[in-house]
Amino acid sequence: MTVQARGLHAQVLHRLGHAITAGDHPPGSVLRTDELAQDLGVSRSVMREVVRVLESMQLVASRRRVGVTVRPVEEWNVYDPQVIRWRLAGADRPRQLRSLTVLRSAVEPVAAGLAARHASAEQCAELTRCALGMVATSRGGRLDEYLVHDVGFHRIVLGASGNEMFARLGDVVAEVLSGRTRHEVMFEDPDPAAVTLHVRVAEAVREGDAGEAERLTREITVGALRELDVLAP
Amino acid sequence: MTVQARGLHAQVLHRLGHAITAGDHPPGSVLRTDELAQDLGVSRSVMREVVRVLESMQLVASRRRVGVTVRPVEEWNVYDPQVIRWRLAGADRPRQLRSLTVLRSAVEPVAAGLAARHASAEQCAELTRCALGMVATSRGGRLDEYLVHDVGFHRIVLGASGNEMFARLGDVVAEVLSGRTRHEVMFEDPDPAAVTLHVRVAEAVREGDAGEAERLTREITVGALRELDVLAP
DNA sequence: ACACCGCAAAAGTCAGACTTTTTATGGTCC
DNA sequence: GGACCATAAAAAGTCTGACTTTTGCGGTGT
Repeated sequence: MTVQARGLHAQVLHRLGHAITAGDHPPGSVLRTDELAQDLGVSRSVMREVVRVLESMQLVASRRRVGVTVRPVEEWNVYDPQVIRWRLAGADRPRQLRSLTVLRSAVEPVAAGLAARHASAEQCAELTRCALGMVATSRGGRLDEYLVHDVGFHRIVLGASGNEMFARLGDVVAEVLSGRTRHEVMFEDPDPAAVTLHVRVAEAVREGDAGEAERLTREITVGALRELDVLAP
Repeated sequence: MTVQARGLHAQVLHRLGHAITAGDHPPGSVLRTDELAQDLGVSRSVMREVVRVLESMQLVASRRRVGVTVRPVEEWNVYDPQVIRWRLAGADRPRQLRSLTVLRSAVEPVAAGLAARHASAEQCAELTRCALGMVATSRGGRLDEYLVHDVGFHRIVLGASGNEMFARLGDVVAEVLSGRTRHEVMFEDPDPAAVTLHVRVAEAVREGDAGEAERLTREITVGALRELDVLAP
């Protein structure tokens, strides 16, 4: 799918991280650095660096005389973008997608409210442009173009909130939205009501109406949750 | 302050990570692995592993022929617990504290609403116990004991939400709350109104009243935000 | 001004030796 | 038989030195 022609370290990290988050090596499994290095055909230096990174993601714990133990899921750094990507690409994609959507439903409305207070003129303009772009591409199966505007819209709202932690969720939201277009059932054009809501959010932010922006965004995220309930059991 | 007698790697990681998040080595600075190793008196192996971890936190980027470049703050993995701890211990503690409190104000109400739907009998009991513990220790300068119950309360709400990403914020909230007791102005006993709110949230969750649990928790977080506005400019 | 080439700097990779911690084993003594 | 201690072994941790690969930069030539 994606080109992973980067260095050895990145390749091995990706491979092991993906394997662990996918459930091979279930929690409690014990791996040995040397053995892994040999199996994957890399030097111990590389493998050690990989293990250290996985350790910082709380995916594994390394202990002397024992080895590298896979930690239980509850202890993973589930906010690490890399971990999120692995999980979205693996078996518990549905679970991860739901977690993220619930998170969105909590964060985005508040972010929109803050954006209404803090957004610069430039950000307002960009937001409106995205909303109009969504309208323009909402019919006729132009899903890819629609997605670009949709992602841009949410990214700007999160950024304009002025909260760095909200802003950093932009990538995650992008991942969720594009995932919906690519993997999930998205044959038809997007829901017209949702499109309208986006336009109205842009208006509310432009007018500095925090309450309205928050309320409308909450409607959007409720819609996203409902959509998820329809697709997943 | 804390005992950091662990391995060399952990010590060096802590030192460098702390320095970077504190603003020594401002974004754009270029470091060289070998030089760092020599300066800190460790081998290149250790330093390389440290750099790899910092790289996975998006604090730095390592490029051949250039060196290790410190990335701009907007690109850091601000959800990494380690990064959060460093920043809370450094110069932009106020900024970080505000980000986290705003995040709480978004997440906790939604989490409480979900907890009202999903909490087990056991979790309800534990929640009530914490709330009562808060009441019992809310007067007479028993701040440390109060803190334990306060942290427990919020941790349980986040955990009972059934959302793994919410649950993982338990540590962060604990950090914020205990920071408030330790560093910030907290001479007096906690606000009685806040204590009452916690008790009522526990009741709402027990009764499965999601709307009420969310509303009451929102009041709590609004209070936390207001408190922050009073203390910080 | 521009394209090309080669040098050198820095990260990346590998291999091997040695140290330290921790667990398990096994033996001794009560 | 059980508790306790010494010993050995296993695995991670650390150090060192050599080699490879990429890439920015300066120089050269047209």
